Amino acid sequence: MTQPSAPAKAASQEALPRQHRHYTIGELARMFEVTPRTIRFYEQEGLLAPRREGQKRIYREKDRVRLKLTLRGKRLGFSLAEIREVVTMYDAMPDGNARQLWRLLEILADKRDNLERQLEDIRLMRMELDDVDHRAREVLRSLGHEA
Amino acid sequence: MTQPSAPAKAASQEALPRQHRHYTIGELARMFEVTPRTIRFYEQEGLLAPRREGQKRIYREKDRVRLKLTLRGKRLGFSLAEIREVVTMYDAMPDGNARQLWRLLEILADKRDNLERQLEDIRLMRMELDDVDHRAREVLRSLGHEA
DNA sequence: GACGAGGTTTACGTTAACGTAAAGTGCTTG
DNA sequence: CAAGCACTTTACGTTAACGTAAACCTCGTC
Repeated sequence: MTQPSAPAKAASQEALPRQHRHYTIGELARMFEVTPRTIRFYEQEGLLAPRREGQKRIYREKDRVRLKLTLRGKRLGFSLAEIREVVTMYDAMPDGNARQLWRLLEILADKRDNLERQLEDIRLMRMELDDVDHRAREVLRSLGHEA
Repeated sequence: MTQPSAPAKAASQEALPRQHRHYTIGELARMFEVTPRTIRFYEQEGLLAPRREGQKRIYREKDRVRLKLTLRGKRLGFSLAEIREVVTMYDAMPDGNARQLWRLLEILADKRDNLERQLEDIRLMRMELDDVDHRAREVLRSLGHEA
């Protein structure tokens, strides 16, 4: 996802740091502030599939993106199973049969509904937090402390 | 929270269904689509503290609100411990000492930061879901199915 | 008075998502 | 070549948030 689909500026200078191409597990772990164990676990759960160079895992740009998406999903409360459901189907898309694709669309609609409900939940919880905040500050003022 | 602080229309007819006053555990469970076990567990974790009438638990309006807030927090990925941290401090507010109140303000700011990040996460994930959706529909069209 | 529908406690079971420890491999550096 | 560092596999441990089962009250009612 989010990969540029067409080389818009093919004639540019290419002076950019040029995507590192690949990362070790430790590098990725530091980038995202997780442990290597977590990354290996995600692989075991079918969310990542790095190349091997001998024994060692080699992660490429695509893997990094997948990890990023996975962690974002987690922050939003999705389970690894749910995340895998979308991520793997996405990869199976090009050769996917129609039934699979329709299923994918269903899942996507589902997730989006989920997000919409979360937006509403956030809105409500914000109001409540603000409310508690105001009350706390008032009590503090009544105690003589300036907030 | 969300309790009306002043009786704006004190002279009204009071013809409303008049807050049920109390609920059984089964009623609450059905209202929020959880099991009684869940509600008892939340009590055990210090999130609820219903009255007892003999052996039976009696939940009042306040308890219902707390349960609602708790479940909302859960949907947003907060742990029961985090939720308790806010909810119980809120109750301890009136007689709370200054240090506790400042601590509460800290926690609130923390939660709000959390929510802001979630908003951004939702925005990004929405875009990605839309992206995948579009691609899937294109593949479907290329297969001759009208989406 | 048997019974079913609700409630209760106690306690062990389960799942997800890792943590942690042990033991081994491979490189490069003093 | 010993030491250290980063990686590997295997496997058991842990925590949160309940599920599930057993065994028990206590009503209203048939």
